[in-house]
Amino acid sequence: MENLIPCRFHVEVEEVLKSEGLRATKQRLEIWDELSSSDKHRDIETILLDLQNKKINVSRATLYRTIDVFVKHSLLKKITLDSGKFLYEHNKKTITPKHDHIVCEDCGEIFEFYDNSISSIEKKIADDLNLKVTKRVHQLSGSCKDDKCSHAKN
Amino acid sequence: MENLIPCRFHVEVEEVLKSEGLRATKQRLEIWDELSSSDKHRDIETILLDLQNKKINVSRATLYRTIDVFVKHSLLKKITLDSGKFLYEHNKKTITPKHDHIVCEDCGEIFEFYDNSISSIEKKIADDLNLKVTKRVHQLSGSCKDDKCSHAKN
DNA sequence: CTGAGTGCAAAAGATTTGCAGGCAC
DNA sequence: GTGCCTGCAAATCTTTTGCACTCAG
Repeated sequence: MENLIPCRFHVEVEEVLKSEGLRATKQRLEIWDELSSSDKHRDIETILLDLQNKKINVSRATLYRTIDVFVKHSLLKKITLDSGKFLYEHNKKTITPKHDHIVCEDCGEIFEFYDNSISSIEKKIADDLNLKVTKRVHQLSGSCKDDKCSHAKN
Repeated sequence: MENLIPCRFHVEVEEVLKSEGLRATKQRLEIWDELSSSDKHRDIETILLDLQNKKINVSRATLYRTIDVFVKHSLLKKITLDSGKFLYEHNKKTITPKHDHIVCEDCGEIFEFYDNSISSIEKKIADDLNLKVTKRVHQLSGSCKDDKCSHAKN
């Protein structure tokens, strides 16, 4: 663990791990460093590759196990695609407080959006059923109105 | 096919099949009869069991293949759960034109809701990105505010 | 008739699990 | 030291595919 680059987010992760009675292992912190260092939306396979490219070896099983914990504690946001695949993004609340996603079908780009009145409407719907919203998914897909897609693919 | 109970929805299904260059086989119509006869939200496994209980034998492979076609043509609505599992419900437009879902975490009951202003907001968000909404998912989960869940589980 | 459709079983993917060895505390 | 954690490989689970036989048109 002494080789890890100090990271201001380790404190938060370590608290989450402790709260679950889990140890702050090298692998868990390395996974968090990787995930928190990018705003990309990635699937398990891509995250694993990105780790390997940095010569960080973490097994697939450990990655699955660790990501579950992070999602449970909202360190990560899990995006469920219509295909049943999952993408993950870190959830630094200070940067993008709360948002949903819209995917461009043409270029695959994922944009984030947030609208306050949608939350109000959702709350009202739940209230009418005597429910308190605990989880929400709101995802859109769209096709580009131009002949050729105008979103720059980097 | 002569043993099939006549069903007013067969016309629509046969049109969809024809439009895809597919034949109106016994299996495809039986699957549609089963799906259109209930308002339940079911996964593949449950649908298969429900068919078997009615002594209708359709292979899992055929069910998957057929459901894909129905979803593509909006005869069925596919609900993607957070776990990555899928549920299907028939899409009789004349009954519930367009709706989303909210699941009670306590009893598993799925309620439908629809709010017109959400559509408007979605449209605006897409417009701003030069996108036309082609697909949308909006699902909520909630916990019951009562001590014990007040939704009757049938 | 004849090619599209079906059932079966095998394959493919994604995720989970059991277990022996390793490491955080 | 001790028991939690990891990596590996095997097991699971869901969905897809190849192929020989069947049937709708």
